[in-house]
Amino acid sequence: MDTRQFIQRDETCWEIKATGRMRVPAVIYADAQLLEAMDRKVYEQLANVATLPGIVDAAYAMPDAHWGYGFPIGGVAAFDPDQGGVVSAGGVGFDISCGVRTLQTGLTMDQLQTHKQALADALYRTVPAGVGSRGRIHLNHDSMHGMLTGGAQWALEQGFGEEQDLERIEERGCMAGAEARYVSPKARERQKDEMGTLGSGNHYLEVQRVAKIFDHEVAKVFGLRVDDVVISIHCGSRGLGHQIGSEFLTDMAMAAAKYQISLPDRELACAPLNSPLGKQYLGAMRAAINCALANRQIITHLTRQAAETVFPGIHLGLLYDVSHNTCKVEQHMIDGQKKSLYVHRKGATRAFGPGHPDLPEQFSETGQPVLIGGSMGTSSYVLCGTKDGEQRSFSSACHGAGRAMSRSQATKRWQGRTLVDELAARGIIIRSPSMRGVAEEAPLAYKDVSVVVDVADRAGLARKVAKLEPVICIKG
DNA sequence: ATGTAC
Repeated sequence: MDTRQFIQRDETCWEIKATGRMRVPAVIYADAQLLEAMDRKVYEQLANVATLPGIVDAAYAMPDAHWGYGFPIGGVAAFDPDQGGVVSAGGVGFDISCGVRTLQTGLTMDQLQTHKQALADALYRTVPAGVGSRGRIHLNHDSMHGMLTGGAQWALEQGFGEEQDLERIEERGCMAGAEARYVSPKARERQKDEMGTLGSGNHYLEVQRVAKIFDHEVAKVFGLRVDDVVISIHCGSRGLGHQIGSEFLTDMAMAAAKYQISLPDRELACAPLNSPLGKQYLGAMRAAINCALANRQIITHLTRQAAETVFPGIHLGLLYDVSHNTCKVEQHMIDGQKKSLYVHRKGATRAFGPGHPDLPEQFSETGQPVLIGGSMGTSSYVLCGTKDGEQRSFSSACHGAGRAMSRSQATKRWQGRTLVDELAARGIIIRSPSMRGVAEEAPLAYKDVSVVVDVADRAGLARKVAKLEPVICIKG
């Protein structure tokens, strides 16, 4: 898009002042090249978000932002319930609490090298992947309720994982305020056989090598060294989150008139935080967050089982687990006053800085680990939250590379089989039930994650700690 | 993202 319409605040921060119905400015974090390449829709959607009731400070876009449903993906917006603030299903996204966690294997690349194929086989056999994939766990009414209210803590009680995992998960693995009664029978039905499955699209389980360290002090606290092997899991709340998102999107669109909210775009459907519908959505959304946390916890257990068959006695410790699609109540300073705000992050990572009270003690000096998943065959990054991020983006950072091309465009340009062969030639093993899915996820269908992460670092949203390169990728 | 159209 045309960069001339923006006021450039600094090298990586671009602002459009509030005009017309906008209540706050729109701010995009990008360098000139990323901004030029960004779809004009990102700005239009951001300007629309800025018109919503009760929005505070600014509507933000992260450097990986692209066109989404209503809100841009890579969008951050915070609302004040005391000023008529709203919650929007489109502002959270369909795959509620989709996120990434990274496990440390204690292995070095030397130890993995001769077992690569065996580990790929074991992981592909053990972790169900693909559209409609089902697991071995089947939830009844009671266990469904336990999962929806207990999240990863529930999964742990069922024997999936280790007690020490919990402190490395946002909300200690259990999102408070989940209200299972607002999760419809249909959402439950879709989920009952899908626990512990990866799903499809950009979801994956990836074995990675630590390729580079940028901040040695922080990397030491995180326990990362060059040539260490880690395993990252990227997935969300599967059919349940999608069903909840769809249902509330419809309900919110129909309720807009009742709440006298005039929407510049129907896709921005929302409800006042203090309204019954707003509260029902928050309760259901938090249950979906628990579903995603439980799902990643169960997949972690399956990953540990698979690794054990290849490396007997191995221990996989959790570095951290971040969610990308959420609305959370957080304390932030607005005009010198501490306020409880409802922060929507859609395709954006929470990135609390050093000293934040919600961080476990071991990260109090480093800030929160921020896990950035790259596209298939490209790098991923570990960053850490900053103090500056609090003022810049409600302590938020980018979540990945961000698509540069649509899925259908990608399938016209690339063939899955060819991509798998090309990546194999570079020493990267891809396992997937869907070659079409692989084509849709072609590395060049995404922005360059290294550029995106550099901008996030220079903008002060989060700081680079380590670069990870793929070795094995189980693709949904 | 998604029982890839309800």
